[in-house]
Amino acid sequence: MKLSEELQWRGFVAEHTLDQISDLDKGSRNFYWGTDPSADSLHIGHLAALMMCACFVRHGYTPYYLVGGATGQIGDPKDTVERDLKGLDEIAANKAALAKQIVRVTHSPADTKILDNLDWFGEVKFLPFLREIGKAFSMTQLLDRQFVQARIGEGGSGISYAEFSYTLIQGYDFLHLFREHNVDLQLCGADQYGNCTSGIHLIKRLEGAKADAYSCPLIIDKVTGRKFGKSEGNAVWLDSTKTSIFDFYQFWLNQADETLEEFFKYYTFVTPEELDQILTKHNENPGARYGQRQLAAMVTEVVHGAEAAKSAEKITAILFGDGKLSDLTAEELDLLAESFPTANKGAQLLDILVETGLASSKGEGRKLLAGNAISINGEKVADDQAVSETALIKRGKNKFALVR
RNA sequence: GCUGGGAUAGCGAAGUGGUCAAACGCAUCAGACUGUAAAUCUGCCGGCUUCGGCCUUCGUAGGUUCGACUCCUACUCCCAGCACCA
Repeated sequence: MKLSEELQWRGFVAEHTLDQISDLDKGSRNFYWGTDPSADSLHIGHLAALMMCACFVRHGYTPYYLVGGATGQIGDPKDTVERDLKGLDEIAANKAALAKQIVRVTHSPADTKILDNLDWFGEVKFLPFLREIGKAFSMTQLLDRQFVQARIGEGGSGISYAEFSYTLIQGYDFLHLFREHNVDLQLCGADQYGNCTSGIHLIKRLEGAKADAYSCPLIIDKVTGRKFGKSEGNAVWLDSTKTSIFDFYQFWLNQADETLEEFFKYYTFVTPEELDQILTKHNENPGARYGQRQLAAMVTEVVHGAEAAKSAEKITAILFGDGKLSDLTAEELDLLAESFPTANKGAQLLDILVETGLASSKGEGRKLLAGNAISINGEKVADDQAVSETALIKRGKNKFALVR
């Protein structure tokens, strides 16, 4: 498949500035994709964009990944409210964490360029910036942008000059990368497309050259209608200390049938033929959740590696299979202990729930007990009690802790 | 700058001196049912708790009052209209 064909097949097409998508097949280019260090981990919203980047890389494009140490100090305006400024220390820590994840998830060679716009923006002086960059933008254009309208319109929450100016900084990044690294294509999620066009505008205005932007759609959960992203409060993180590998695997395993095809295309490297086979097999008996199992295994492998994916699979088999905890080998117990918080036996159940994070307080633990949500080794329990045996504590459907 | 309206829990939105940790809807969480799905129904839904209570919240800071989400003052921010600018 050509790049343009693959992008269309996978659904990585939203808006772009190309005359036609097939222009992408003409030859390799240098592109960049950037994100701000507004959290200490990427989430699966970013992952889709990175999978799109990987697509370009497979077809010979050269990636430049940018973690925005400068843009992160301002914050990309949301269409609802002004962001709180992050501390500089926090930004620096987040930056380091994200850079590592990008290299790992995209399976990039060690020499892949991870750039930080603070490296060039830190030196930029205000007046020269206004004279060169500020002059290139018309106020009408800036005010026309959708989120600006949302923020300053009726019912809006207002917007500060700092956030309002964000797009100029990001536009400057593109210009800088164009000048220094011959980058003439920016990839982004659909929500960033407006910021990309600022860069294109600058490059045209100041360099007289044509650069392009290419965006992929925001990933929407078809069933709930909500987007995958940390702002939505339903983030699935790529950092295993924030979303454990088991939880990550479970997230994909729990997907609805209707979303399978879409997620295979976005989040795995399957070919059309392979996907066809998987879906055929899945549809023979949807209840067996074959498709979900494949999806979970593949995506977990992309993000956390083959070994981690195998462990998650194995744990799932243990927990949701017929096996009893008493039948588990020492080795399997060790595997569980690696994946779940553990507590020492002999303690009271309520304390264990709090210690392992299954409940945030004893009060919540009591409510869960009263609500029939807690089980020990598969037996529902309604009262606090001492747990003296090796046991698997379960809260709800798939939150676990081990007592040993 | 002037005048008027507004700011309530994750979101939306009631509440105009005590019965307010705050109606209702959505979301989250949990239960039943299921395919670890969806839909539906049910419960919970500020924090902690030895379940007796305790603590913190209705933009921010003060004040009046036995008592304030409710009244007063100042401030911050938002919206609308007018004025200014053009």
